[in-house]
Amino acid sequence: MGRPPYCEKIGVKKGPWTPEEDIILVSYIQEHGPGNWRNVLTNTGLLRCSKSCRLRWTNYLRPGIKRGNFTEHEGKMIIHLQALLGNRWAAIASYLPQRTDNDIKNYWNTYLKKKLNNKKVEGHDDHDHENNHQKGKSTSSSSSSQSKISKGQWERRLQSDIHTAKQALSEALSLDTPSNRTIPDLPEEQQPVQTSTTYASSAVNIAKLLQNWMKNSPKLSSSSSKITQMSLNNNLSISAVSSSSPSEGTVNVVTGQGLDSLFSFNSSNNSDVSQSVSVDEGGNFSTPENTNAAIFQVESKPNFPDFKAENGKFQEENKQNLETQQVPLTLLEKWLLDDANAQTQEDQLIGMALSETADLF
DNA sequence: AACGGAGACAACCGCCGAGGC
DNA sequence: GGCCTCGGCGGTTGTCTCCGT
Repeated sequence: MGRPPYCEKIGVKKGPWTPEEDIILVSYIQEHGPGNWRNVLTNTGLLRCSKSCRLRWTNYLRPGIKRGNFTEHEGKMIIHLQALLGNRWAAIASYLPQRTDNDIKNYWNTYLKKKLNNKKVEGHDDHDHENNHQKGKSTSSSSSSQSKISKGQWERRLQSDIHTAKQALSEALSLDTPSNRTIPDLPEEQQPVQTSTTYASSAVNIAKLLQNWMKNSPKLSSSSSKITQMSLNNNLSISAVSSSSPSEGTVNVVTGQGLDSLFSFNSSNNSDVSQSVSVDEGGNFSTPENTNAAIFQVESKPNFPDFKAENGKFQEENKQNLETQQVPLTLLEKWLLDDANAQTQEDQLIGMALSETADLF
């Protein structure tokens, strides 16, 4: 019997997700936790296949995700980890907890790989390191000659490779103190801004989703005034009100403690937070009050329920996310630096091309 | 202003391994 | 042990936006 098709259900929706679908999915995961993606379909009525739901969650909706604006530091880490691990994006992503494998993969394919290639053209490199990148398969520079060497040699070489990569990575890490994580080529105003923004972990982003949705919806712009409302588990209601001019307006976001806990909304204030964001025609946001041509409200009722008891799984993941945003990188850095210090003299470094990546930025 | 190319990114596809029956 | 389902992963594609001409 053949392998079942990717999405066996006829009528399964494909293409970009709408904010409404996002909210339904988030609502379901809030209630049941991630996993059991099959059940998402049956329980929510979403016309999406399970894989699509999982991907949407892991790559886009999951709390703690940082999107866009890769820093120099992250770029270096990705380059070094790619040299060390190959195209194992999930493994690489585990060292960059706020980034998804898809994001890293995209960044590599659209930016870093080209940068390396350009460097190669400029330079005079004939290492097989480049082949590794082009094939997108191999793990280290030495692996090309693996078949010719004995197992013991291979192991030693592998260890050496690993150490080399670790050293290079520690170099990158030590070079990039948090205050130093800028891209030299860019003018100051274009430097990536390190914000705490995480997509869909911020109510503003949910509002933005809604705004885009409204903007793209011809139905909403045609009528004089429409209200879209979604209720999530009786705790979070989202309403969108549009008038005849949806391309301009104000996004009002009101969150409470409950939403904070759900979406990791960053606010030092425990009381309800209200944010007003104006949207210009280009979809750009700014903060001052504006017309109310289009108003979106994301409200959470004060008494957010015992999220803990019902959603232990989800909460656990959130907790993990929060922890991993801090801990693993620190441990990694410590591990790398300790290890590098302990072994600085001992290895014969095999033709890793890592050194050439060090001056990429 | 219109057009085309490049870049960026979300999403899809197919393969694979793990685990349950 | 074989079959089946499910979830994870990496490669690839499609689409949108930006920018230069």
